[in-house]
Amino acid sequence: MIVRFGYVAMSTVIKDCSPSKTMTMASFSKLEDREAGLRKLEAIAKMNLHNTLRLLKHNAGSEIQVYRMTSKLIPLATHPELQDWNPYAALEDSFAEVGSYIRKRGMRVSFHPDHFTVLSTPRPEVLASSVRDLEHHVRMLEAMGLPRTAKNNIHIGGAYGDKPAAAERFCTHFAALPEALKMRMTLENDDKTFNAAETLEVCRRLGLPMVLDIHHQWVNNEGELPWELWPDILRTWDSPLAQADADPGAPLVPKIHVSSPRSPSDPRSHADLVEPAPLLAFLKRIAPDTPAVDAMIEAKAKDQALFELMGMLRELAEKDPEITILDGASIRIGT
DNA sequence: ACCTGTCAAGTCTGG
DNA sequence: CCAGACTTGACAGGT
Repeated sequence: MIVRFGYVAMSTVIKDCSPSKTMTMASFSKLEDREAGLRKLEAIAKMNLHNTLRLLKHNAGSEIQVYRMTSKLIPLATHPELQDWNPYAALEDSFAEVGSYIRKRGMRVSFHPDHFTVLSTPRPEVLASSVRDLEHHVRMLEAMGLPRTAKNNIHIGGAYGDKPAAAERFCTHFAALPEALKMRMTLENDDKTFNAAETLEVCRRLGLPMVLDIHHQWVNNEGELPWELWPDILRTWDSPLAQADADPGAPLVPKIHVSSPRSPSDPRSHADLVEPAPLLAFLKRIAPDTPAVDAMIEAKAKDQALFELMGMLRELAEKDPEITILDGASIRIGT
């Protein structure tokens, strides 16, 4: 089994390279000239895309093929007071440049719209802004010219005191989404509400691929071990919605999220680095039936944590014939 | 240069 | 019914 590692949003190694610079609504409102303010927002977005490209080049230099882009590329993009503003035209070239770099290198990128995107909500205004946020993310992926294998990963959302009803509402709301949004979505188990088994059930019902977060599964489960759910999770990546459009017969490589608990007293928070042992235990369990998996490192130290993990794996590989280091950011488990 | 309160957004808990 | 927690990088305004 080939395992490729990636990281999220920003680098702690490359300095002055934030892809999520922003402007608050408070300071935007203070500007006399609204049009000049909008041009300023577009300039910030251009800088964010430029820094995203710098990060991708840094990734290429370290053979990192998997990366999650920040949702904050365009500041205030979906703010209710700026709905008449269309930032995409001014950013066409910047998005195209980032997208062509990704395509040329065959990188796998994604977005993770944050927890304000809640399709399980009973409130119409929250649903409307969630759909608007998803449309914004899809529009960015399309502006980059990325195939539908570039996904938006979200959680199911709140339970509102009745989890089955909330799951039902999620499914109803999902069914009403435009096709372009449906085929760009993955669902991830969360650490408090919808656990891995419950998320899997919704994924199977809707034909959506499931991203398993093994840290969330550890702190929110029904007594199952993570690899016990894996055969069914793996199958969700065969669904028609998950297929690669370049090669419709080829299933998309499944993705997992990896992080370690900050401390025994604070088990839900993410630690700076990743403990290799629990990760390896999981990977060895799934390796016999899984040709490849992409593992997104969600540690506070970001890419630094990825580099440290590779260092630890390199040492372990010397004594463990089941581990082979393939390059700067990928390994093979088993044969 | 460094520190602290705040930020557009949702949900849950406790009072 | 409402305030605060949750969580996070970065702004904004202060020292």
